[in-house]
Amino acid sequence: MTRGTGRGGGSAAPRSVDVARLAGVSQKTVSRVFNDEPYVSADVRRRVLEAAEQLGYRLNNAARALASGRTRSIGVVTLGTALYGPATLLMGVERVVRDTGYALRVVNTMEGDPAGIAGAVDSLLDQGVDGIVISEPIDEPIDEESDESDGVGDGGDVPVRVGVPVLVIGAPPPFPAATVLTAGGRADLMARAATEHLLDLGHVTVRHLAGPQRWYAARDRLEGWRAALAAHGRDVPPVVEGDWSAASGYAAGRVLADDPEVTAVFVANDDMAIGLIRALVEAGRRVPEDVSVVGFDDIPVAGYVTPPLTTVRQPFDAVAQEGLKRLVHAIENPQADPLPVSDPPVDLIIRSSTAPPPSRTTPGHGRRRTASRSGREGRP
Amino acid sequence: MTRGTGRGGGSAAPRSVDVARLAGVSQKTVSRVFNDEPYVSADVRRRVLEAAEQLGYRLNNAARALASGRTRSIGVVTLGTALYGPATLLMGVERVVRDTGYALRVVNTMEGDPAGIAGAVDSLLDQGVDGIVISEPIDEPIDEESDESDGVGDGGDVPVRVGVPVLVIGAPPPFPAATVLTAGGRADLMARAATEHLLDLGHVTVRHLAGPQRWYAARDRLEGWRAALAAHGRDVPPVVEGDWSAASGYAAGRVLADDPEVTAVFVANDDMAIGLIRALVEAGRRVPEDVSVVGFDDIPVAGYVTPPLTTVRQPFDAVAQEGLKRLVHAIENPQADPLPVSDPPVDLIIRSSTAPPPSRTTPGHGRRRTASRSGREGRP
DNA sequence: GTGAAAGCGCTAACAT
DNA sequence: ATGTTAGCGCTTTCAC
Repeated sequence: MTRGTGRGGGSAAPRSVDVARLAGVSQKTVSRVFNDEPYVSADVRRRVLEAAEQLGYRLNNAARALASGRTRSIGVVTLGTALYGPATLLMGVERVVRDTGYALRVVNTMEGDPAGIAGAVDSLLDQGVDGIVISEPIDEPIDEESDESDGVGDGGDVPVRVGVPVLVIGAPPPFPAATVLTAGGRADLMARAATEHLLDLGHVTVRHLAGPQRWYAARDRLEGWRAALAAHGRDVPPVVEGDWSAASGYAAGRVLADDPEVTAVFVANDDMAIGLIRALVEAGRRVPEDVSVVGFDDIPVAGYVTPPLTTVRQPFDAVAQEGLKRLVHAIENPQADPLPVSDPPVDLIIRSSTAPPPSRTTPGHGRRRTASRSGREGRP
Repeated sequence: MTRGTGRGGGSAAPRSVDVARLAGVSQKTVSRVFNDEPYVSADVRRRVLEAAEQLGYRLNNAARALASGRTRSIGVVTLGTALYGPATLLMGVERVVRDTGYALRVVNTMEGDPAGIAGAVDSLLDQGVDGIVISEPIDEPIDEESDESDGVGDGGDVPVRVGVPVLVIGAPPPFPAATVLTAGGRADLMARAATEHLLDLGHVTVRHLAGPQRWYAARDRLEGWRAALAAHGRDVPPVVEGDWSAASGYAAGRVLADDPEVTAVFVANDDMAIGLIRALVEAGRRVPEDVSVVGFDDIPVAGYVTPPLTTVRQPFDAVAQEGLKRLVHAIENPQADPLPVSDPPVDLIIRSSTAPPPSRTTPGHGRRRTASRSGREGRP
């Protein structure tokens, strides 16, 4: 075969020389037009565009990447099959990336994946990307040597030399690469607000159903919960850990239901919160009359389960947007200082799964002030 | 700059000649090794691999694509922000694509996107992909001319000439391109099974809360529902249409709750089903005692809402796997016949949101046989 | 089994 | 404002 296999149809795909010939200009001028470079007269530009249209010309990205050394694409490493957070974040990233003119390459890594995040990053580097986004990483340090010297990699098990800027969403920066940026919704602040909401309602303490602690996201939320408790001078009760699934929330709920002291639980995500509530209700503990529950994420059905869930909404879009703006900046201005970070707002959505604790005198029958909460409160 | 911008670190990235030199072979031999071509002695292969490792060599994909005319990447057009179906499908596709040795490029298109699917396909073609997957498309015919002749595109508004194989998941084939394949979970069969489950329970008829009819997926489910009704000689009652969201399910539920004739509803997805149930319960109609509800998707929380939702699980992974196997086959064997299709199994998950209809004599108080359904039935 | 030569279609640097 | 000349780092074709 000669060229353009895959371009199908029989006749080969037109190249920029073909367009140049038809437009009566040099090949370089065609290149100029397609790169929006200055110094092309309006007339020439129009002629080139017309010729291109007529031929069905499409810039060959492989050639462009080869010649320029830039692929104009950004890779994303995403974790967790279809968990609401990662999935939503991915969509947000996709939207923003498209606006920046970059293409998106996606690699999904599940927990327990042998190659893990390092493998995903490696495969992205193989594909050739100008920058990498790691979305909601888990604890799994990547062995790297990205030293400026001519050092030959022979350190860890999966040595990866990352020469492109990396944006880590929802985790602290401990990632050795040329440039590392972080972005995040300040989940700790949100967790803190959620916990404080419960404390303000009058609960003596608040239990926490955490996410898997390998996830930074889970640790962040736990930290916020702990901070809220500490700030109010409360003891920090033991943590129960789930795996983000409703099933694990259900299991945790069966345990917590047996403890009459439990009147409020802050759960690290909505799925677990729903499982937890189910277990509580099955055990005869009413929500929110006996036990208040706050979730995290504001998944689409959160406002419609029974009872409608009080939860925290993460600003995924804002995080993706800001993070990518900074990543693209780092890609295009290798030497410049990274752009400043700004904290997103905390968005606590109060629905009907939270209420004051039952009155201590008549355990299990407290019902103060719940009448004011209609079932539809706080729906989107 | 000379070469390897973006490869960072100071020293340029090693090329295959460098590896060749170090290994004492020709550059072509290095190429052979990295392409798993035959006719390389085990000894040479080892030496090359060692040299490559030592240098931290990475095959340059842009150069490879330019020289070979193949990008070894597949593009995915996905719809619907973070809807469970499309999101899950995307993850499935990603997993499978990685196994096939192709890279994945993703473009997200939301409903109402000006450029729409055609624009997404176009941008994928711009990026250069060997094949395209369109996941759960909506009704928005793409103007194309992919004729074998030298035809110049001047037909529709967004003329796109698609020269690579296209796989359409969850929709009929009406898509003019070089090669078009379809794959799908036979949602119609599943919808039919769901409806029949309700009919078998003794319901006189079954109402349907449909998804937006621009989506093939929504029409498919509606069709299955209609077919089940017809097969049982029942009249087809009017359809209520939602937009997949729990909020729209809630709105529909408020309407249906007022109609005492309604004893069973088949809902096109779980989110809407949850919204619907909420509205029903708020209106004083018990589920499943007064009204039975079947959802669609089996979202992670489906087994833990109140009542646990009877629903249908789509075989996303199987669909992605089979579809991609066929797409890759079409990419690599342009002339060969497409691989045969096989129907995935129907997976109806019966939990507690369905029961026999209330006895007609004491409207609103029927409770036959519901005691046997524990709250935890059918959980994963 | 291995190598040499010739592009792939573009962008970069330097003309003009 | 536009054209010329070199590559970018591979795969291909053909020779050995």
